[in-house]
Amino acid sequence: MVRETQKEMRRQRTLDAAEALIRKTGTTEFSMQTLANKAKLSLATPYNLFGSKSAILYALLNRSLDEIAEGAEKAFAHPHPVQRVLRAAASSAAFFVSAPDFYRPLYRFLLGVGDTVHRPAYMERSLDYWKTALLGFVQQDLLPKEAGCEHLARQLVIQFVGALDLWVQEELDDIEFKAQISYGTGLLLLGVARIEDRELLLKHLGTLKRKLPRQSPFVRPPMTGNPPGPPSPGH
Amino acid sequence: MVRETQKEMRRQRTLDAAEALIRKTGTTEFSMQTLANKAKLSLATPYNLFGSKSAILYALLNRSLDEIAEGAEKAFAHPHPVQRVLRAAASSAAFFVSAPDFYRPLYRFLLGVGDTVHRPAYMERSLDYWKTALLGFVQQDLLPKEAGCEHLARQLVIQFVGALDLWVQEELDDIEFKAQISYGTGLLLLGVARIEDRELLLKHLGTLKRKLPRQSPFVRPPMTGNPPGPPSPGH
DNA sequence: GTAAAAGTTATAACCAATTATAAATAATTG
DNA sequence: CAATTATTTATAATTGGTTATAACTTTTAC
Repeated sequence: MVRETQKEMRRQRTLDAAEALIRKTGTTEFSMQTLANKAKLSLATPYNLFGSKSAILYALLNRSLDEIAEGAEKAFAHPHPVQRVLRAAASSAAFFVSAPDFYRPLYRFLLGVGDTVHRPAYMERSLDYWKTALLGFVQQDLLPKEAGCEHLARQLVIQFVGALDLWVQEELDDIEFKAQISYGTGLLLLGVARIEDRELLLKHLGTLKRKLPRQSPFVRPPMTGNPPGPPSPGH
Repeated sequence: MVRETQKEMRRQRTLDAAEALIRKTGTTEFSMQTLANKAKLSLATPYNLFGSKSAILYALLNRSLDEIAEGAEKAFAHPHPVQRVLRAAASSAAFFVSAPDFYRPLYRFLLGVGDTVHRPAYMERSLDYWKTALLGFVQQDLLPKEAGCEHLARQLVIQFVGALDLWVQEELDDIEFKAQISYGTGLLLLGVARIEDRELLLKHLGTLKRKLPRQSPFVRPPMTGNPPGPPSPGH
């Protein structure tokens, strides 16, 4: 039992070190040697404990995500089904935006990484989050049969992931990201809400318009021929 | 002028070689040396022409995406605004699914890669696609003021990117991906459509339910302790 | 307490992306 | 055509993720 405990401590030390390095440098580009040193371990140990750098960072994301559900408790407590979902959306968006220099690089690294252990855990967690957010609708039996809770929840996950993707790529800034999440969530609810809630939702959407990106949130490429461009930080 | 032409030919040769390698092997894990050989170039040349492996693959994606707009012409010709969007969605989803062994690895590699030239081009292209799809709504002035064409188009991009992400990670199979795109698009339209179109949309959504993932599309992690797991192909 | 088992450490090696450099080559200019 | 210029080529060096190996240490089982 002692052995397992110490192993767990080494694991935590590894994650702590990774978190500290990202927060300090704003990137995930530290070497495994640096990470091992910071965690006071040998180079090989993090590999033994996690398997790869990707797995370490995924585990770190999942650990950080524990806070997201806690932060949403107030939102989940709201009596109005629509407000409950809207606030859950705002809550989780605010969570990422609260530490952009940490979540941007972390998430960016993990997008596109396949991980058979941590990614499914992350996804399941996300689905549960939105199902909980939708609980008000379910309890009051408000959802049309065409949009089951499971399906709607997955759609909310998808729109969140999509918006997160743009945010991570700096195509949305913090304000725009929060607005986009609110907007997308509201729009999806608009489709399934009762008539009497549409008023509320439309007002909600109207409020957001000025925060959403203007013409185009996208940085135009410099139209000067065909530059190789500054080689982006490769993989 | 000759010089520029030959340079362009080398660029195309590079992209052709990359495409061939991905299609043959199903991954983007070929080395730059392999790529250079296949393109009959020296190792340094692709770097001179594009800047990095990421930039090459991004350029390849954008080149392939030229076909997507062509493929959607029939969809864009549909007289009914709602059908026009739904078919545009189905058309682009079908496009990716038409060559999963090519687009999955390509897209997976590019998720999380920042590129100041090709990514913005990709995004702009996507936005234009959806704005074109929404043209029927705009021309008939059907959109509520709370959901401008720009905003709705961006929301459609976001939901597409999100679903694509799940598909790339194999959390959705081909059928589920197409269904999910149709579903998400329909749900977004449901919020803004006229009363008389809701009927049509609800029927559309109802049809899809059986194709969408059941309980959970997510592979559960093997609950056997804390395995390092087979080290995933690292970055 | 002691031997087996598990796991860490130190170290070296391997592979691939990227960069740097000098020599070679081919287009352009006058 | 000759000189200039742009660009590729060949090659080596650098960096970082990952794997392999053997020596060493600590927990565990008897």
